[in-house]
Amino acid sequence: MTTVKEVCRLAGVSTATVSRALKNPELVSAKTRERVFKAVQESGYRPNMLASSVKTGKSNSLVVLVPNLSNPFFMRIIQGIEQAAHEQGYSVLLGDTQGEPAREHEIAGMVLSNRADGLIHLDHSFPFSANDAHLAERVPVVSVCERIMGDKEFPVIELDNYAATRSLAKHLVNYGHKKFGIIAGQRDSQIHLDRLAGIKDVFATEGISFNEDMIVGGAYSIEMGQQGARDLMAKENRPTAIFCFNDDIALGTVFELKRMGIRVPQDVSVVGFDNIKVSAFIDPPLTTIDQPAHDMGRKAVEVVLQIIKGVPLKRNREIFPYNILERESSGPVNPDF
Amino acid sequence: MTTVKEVCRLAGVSTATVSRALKNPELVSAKTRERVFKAVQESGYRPNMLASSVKTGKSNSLVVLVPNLSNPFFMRIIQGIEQAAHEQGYSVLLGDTQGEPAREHEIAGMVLSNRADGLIHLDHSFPFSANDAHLAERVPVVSVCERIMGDKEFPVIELDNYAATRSLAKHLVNYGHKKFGIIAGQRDSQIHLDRLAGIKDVFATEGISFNEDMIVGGAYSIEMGQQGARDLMAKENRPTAIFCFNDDIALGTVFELKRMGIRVPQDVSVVGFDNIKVSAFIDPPLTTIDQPAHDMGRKAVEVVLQIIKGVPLKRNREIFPYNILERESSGPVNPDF
DNA sequence: GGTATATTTGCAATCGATTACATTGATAAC
DNA sequence: GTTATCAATGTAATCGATTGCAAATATACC
Repeated sequence: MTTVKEVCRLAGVSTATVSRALKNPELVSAKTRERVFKAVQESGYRPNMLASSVKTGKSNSLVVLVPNLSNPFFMRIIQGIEQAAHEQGYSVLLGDTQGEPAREHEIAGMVLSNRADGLIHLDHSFPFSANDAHLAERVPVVSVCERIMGDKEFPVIELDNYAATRSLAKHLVNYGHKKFGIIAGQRDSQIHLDRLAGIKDVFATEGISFNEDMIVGGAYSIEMGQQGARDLMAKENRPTAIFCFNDDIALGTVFELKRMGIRVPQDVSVVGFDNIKVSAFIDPPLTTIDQPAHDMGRKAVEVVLQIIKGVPLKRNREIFPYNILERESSGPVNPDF
Repeated sequence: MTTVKEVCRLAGVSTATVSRALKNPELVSAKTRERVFKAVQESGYRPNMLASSVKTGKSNSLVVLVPNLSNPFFMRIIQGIEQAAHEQGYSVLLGDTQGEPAREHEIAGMVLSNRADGLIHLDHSFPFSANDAHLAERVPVVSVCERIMGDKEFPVIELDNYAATRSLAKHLVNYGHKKFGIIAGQRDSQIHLDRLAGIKDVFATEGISFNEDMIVGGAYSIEMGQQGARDLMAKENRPTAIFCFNDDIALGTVFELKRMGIRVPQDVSVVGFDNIKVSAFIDPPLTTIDQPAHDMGRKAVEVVLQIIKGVPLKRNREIFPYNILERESSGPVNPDF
């Protein structure tokens, strides 16, 4: 491995000059600068990032905690994160937590051991172990699309979930639906509550009665959608419209309903949330809420870098606008169903 | 930031002892070991990974180069990579190259600047810039699902693409199909050639004539599938069966065919490749080749760590078995179409 | 030409760990 | 009691950079 010494030898200058020529070229005369560059070329020198990080105390990496890498929605966020991070000279360390707290703590620990300068969390759990809780005080953390639970209020990049489900609910109510089912994802998260609140709010103003037992599910997966569809259709007062709390669930729901011989949307309307890529290409294309995932990922980087650099945040919550996509999985209520 | 010194102070020992107590506990007496552990607890000490990396010359990270993060198939591979890496105490640096060589070089450069110990490549391009080509000689690199082009033969983890498309082709031929179309992904890669060869091989033995102009496409995307479907159906000798070189393409193809009023599989059979999650939940569920993506990702880590540790590889190519999933998007030829 | 000032450069300390080597103290062997 | 052996610990060098400070050189001004 060629080090700075080799470059020194070739260029006939000191380590200080080489370092300066590369990091603060304006501090070095044009002539020596050229000599150094040439020596770098010749020797194929690459500065050891780690060594420089030790001295500067900055690793120039960010950790991203993902509950589940196979969720395509997260990938869109991560893509945004990766892009923005890269533009700022940061690299992205990936941590798939699988929802296991132990893994989460371990990965979050990377920030505590200087491996990363900040943490972007795509889940709602408090990512540090009890042991590290007090250490975590000063760690730059931001959460995207979920709100981290705990005493401390972490900055958050989120969608206006409440308003989004309100507009979905209105959309369905306008189609004449009165009997609803909900297939939820993780039920203990803030976004679950927000989305639920949005729906219930519309029900309240529209005078629609809704019973809690029409809420089924508990995970953001296609299989949960299938299960949920079966559960809801087995109820004695089966719904004519189903809110799925993400598109994966909706995919499973649509698939299962069709398999049961129930037509979407002629018999039952289904709406999703997130707008993952395939949602537009299934049969029928899914009515859903488009989250600007990519931009939210970018914003997360912007915010966490601000914290890292000590720039005061203008606000602790960045709320992104949603966009309701009325596609073909939702339609007028079928009174005969 | 608490450093080793603080622990020394609390435990009343030298830095050497602290370091040993943590990394080689057997070198330290039980009594002092306990004292050190207690001091670590009290101070909340976390060893600075970077500092230790400088000294040991090992960063304990791997870089993964992905051509496109939004392809769900890659995510399955990455999930396997992340898991296996984590088990081995390695972390994963993510690099979304967007197919741009410049980004690729930049990200691959991480290994050259000691930020990572090895590189896992999910694409077929030579990841280093011309400048770095000679430096890259000694960099541990392995490619997954693609074969890296270039003089040097890098180890590769791949599927038996040739055999896989052979079995798909036989499957369709058995259904009586004689007129085929192909919607390809990137055409300049080795897997493209392998897959094509498998198909043509069956055509040859079965005496099926096939014209190169029935190959369309050029990117692994849903949109390419739509475009390809339109292109193929516009041909004067339109096919009754379509090979799509990945499932995303197949999704787009099925969607577009249905939109054109062509029934799948009654009029046209469609087969995919990869077996991404949603393929089983679209209408009709997709006949495709299941790649053990997760295991391939795990294997990639195993191999790259072997290279890093200097363990000689048993073989340079690890070929994984495929599994043909005959679902409902393929069926008997329709003579009236 | 001489002094003040600005620009370049080098020396050596430093970041926070790891580790070769030296030292200390205890135990065993004779 | 003396010496050899081994375990436990400490001292200090080291990894490969960065950077404060000082020295050397160049430039400006009178």
